[in-house]
Amino acid sequence: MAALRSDRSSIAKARVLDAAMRLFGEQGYAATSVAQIEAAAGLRPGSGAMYRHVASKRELLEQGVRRVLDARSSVATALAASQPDSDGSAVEQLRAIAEAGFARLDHDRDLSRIMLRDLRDFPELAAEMRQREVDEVTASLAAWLRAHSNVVGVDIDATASVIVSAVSHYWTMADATGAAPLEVERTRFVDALILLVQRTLGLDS
Amino acid sequence: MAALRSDRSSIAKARVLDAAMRLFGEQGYAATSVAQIEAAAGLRPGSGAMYRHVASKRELLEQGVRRVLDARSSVATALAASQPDSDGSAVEQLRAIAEAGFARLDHDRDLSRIMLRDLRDFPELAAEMRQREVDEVTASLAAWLRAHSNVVGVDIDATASVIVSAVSHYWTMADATGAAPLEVERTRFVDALILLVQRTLGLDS
DNA sequence: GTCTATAGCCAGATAGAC
DNA sequence: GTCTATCTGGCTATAGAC
Repeated sequence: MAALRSDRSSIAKARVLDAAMRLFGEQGYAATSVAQIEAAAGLRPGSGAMYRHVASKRELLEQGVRRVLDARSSVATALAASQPDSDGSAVEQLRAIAEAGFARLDHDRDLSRIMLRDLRDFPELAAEMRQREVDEVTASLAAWLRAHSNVVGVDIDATASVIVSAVSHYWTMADATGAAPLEVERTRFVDALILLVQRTLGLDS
Repeated sequence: MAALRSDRSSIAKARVLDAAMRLFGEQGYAATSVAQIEAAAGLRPGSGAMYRHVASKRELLEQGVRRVLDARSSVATALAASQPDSDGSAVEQLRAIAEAGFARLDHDRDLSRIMLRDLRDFPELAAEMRQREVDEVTASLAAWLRAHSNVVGVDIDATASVIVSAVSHYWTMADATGAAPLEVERTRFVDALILLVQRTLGLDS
């Protein structure tokens, strides 16, 4: 019985967190009202029913972000374990990695936006997200580069950070302004990025 | 007389726009109240004195952004005209260009933040800013790369876009979370970026 | 666990005196 | 050009019935 009640409760809470993260991503934290969140979660707007699940609007953002981070890391570890180091040339793999980066940003669009837009007011959360998200992605890219590089004397961690930064910002600009800088299409952008890496690290082509 | 009155008026208006842009940059558009802006502009908070200068809070953001863009472009064209194509090796010049990019982002910190955080609700303004700011910077970097490259078959515009993206995102992450990804320092990041460009475009070292 | 109802406050914006 | 004063409405959050 306790388990049943707890299940229903957590389902309702999940609906609230889902609605909140979506609205925070679309409109921003400050521009989103509790009443809007309640309406989107199937509760009566303005009723305060949300406060049965979280203590405040701030806590809603904190728990919502942490929940997505938790879900992401389990997906990421499952993927990393199941991947047989893949096929195709190194260049093709690198292209797939870049596209996976874009897909990840798209898939958790709301989280990506919240991080860049609203997390300045939540410093601990921002630091946690940088560590659990950005650093992890950058480190695994660095590991891949190290395994496929033929040269020495290149700062692989810094190079991985450059790649992640470039992809992230391209996505951000396209998301924020609806178009890419200089009308450079995504494939052109990725091609240029790959060429830089290939000629510097000497990947097998 | 009309000129005098207009001068005083525009000085007061400039104070309001300055205060608004600073607060929008620090707190975000939605989280900033008109009363806060009035207080920061030396007016009585809550008096509505701001509405003598702009019709609404939205207009405040639009005019504030356009004013900074106008001021920037006159600085940029003045700089471009006065610069005797500079000294030092190509690699040293490229490092100076990257540092100038960081300095530009820092100098107009509020505008940079507003663009990434608040301009999704102002689509026309976002497009205008991308054209007048990002595209212009990317195009002039591309011109420099073209003049200093020894190789053919490289998509210079796309490469310039990669460089601008990498620098922009590094700045954004440091600004938003207070630290760099993987604890890669700025000089390491720039070194890695320069090495990528040097080995791909064959700059004179 | 959701509702009604509301407290208490602050938001953006306007009218009119000086 | 700035003030006082105020309208109207939305905001976060709480109390208590069911």
